[in-house]
Amino acid sequence: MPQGLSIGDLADRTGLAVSAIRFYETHEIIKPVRNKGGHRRYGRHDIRRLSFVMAAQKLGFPLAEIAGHLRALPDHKAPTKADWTRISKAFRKKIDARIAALEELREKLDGCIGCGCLSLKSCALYNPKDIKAQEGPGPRNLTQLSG
Amino acid sequence: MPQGLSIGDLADRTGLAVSAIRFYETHEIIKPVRNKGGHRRYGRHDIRRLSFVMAAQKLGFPLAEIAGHLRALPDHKAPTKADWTRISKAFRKKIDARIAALEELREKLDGCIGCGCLSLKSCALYNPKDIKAQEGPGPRNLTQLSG
DNA sequence: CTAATTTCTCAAGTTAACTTGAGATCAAGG
DNA sequence: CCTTGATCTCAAGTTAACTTGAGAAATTAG
Repeated sequence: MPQGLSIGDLADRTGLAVSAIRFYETHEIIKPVRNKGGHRRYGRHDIRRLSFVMAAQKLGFPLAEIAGHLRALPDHKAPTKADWTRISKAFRKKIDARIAALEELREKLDGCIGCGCLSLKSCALYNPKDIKAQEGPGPRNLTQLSG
Repeated sequence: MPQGLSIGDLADRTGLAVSAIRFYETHEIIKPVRNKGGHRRYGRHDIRRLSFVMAAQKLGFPLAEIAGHLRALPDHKAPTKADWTRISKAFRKKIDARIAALEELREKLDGCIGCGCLSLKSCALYNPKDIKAQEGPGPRNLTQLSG
């Protein structure tokens, strides 16, 4: 039995594509070691690392931000309980903020259901000033909320 | 004074870039009429149409889906109160679903804070099977939740 | 040991949501 | 009427998050 998991093993365990795992490496999200032949070898803790990444992505967080969180964990050793607790708490705050933003928008929309959006002046949706356009090209999905 | 708003006027009113408004047109999100010179002319109701688009985008909904909602509104006439009420209600349901998904993930994460994510078997985050990978390339942000 | 897998690297393609630029035409003020 | 600014079209660039493909080397199964 070889030392550690191969990239294919990790792909099977996480459900990710092999190409995705390699891609994450270029973004400093996982840092495997290499065997004599140059093949990547992963530890069991890397499964959870990737699970965290997948969960965070499901919430719409950009990879760059996720990578930032993970930078708080050790590279090749298994993280301690304190490590994961700290990162989980920081992440929870982001989720709370996102839920709050959604609830606020839901309230505005409720007002719109009542008013039928017929009055431009009183409609909460018609509120151009507080929605600032992001600068530069590229995808926009939720990036506004993740700062 | 010319009939309707120019694309520049609309850009000023909504905060969007002129190029973005033209882009939305190729995606059937706004359908302006043209004057003799071939320039686009918009109605006042198009301001609210774009406001709706911006709000929906802020929530992470993809343009294609937003375009689908807007297809229920008349092209060149101002929508009626019933039109907007219907679309707002459908939209509200999506928001409710998204909030519910976030709250579920928050609960899982709370469990993780307690356990320190040290047990692979009991950790809610480590749950590869229920997170299916999207097929094909392209951006991933929140697209999983918007079905 | 050989054949079949798997993995390696590196370059290029993909999607979404736009932007930027070029060259031409339209519109508005003086 | 003329000039300045706004618009027009169309092609190509941008970012994020990956995938696909080619050609070569390593691993594993038999």
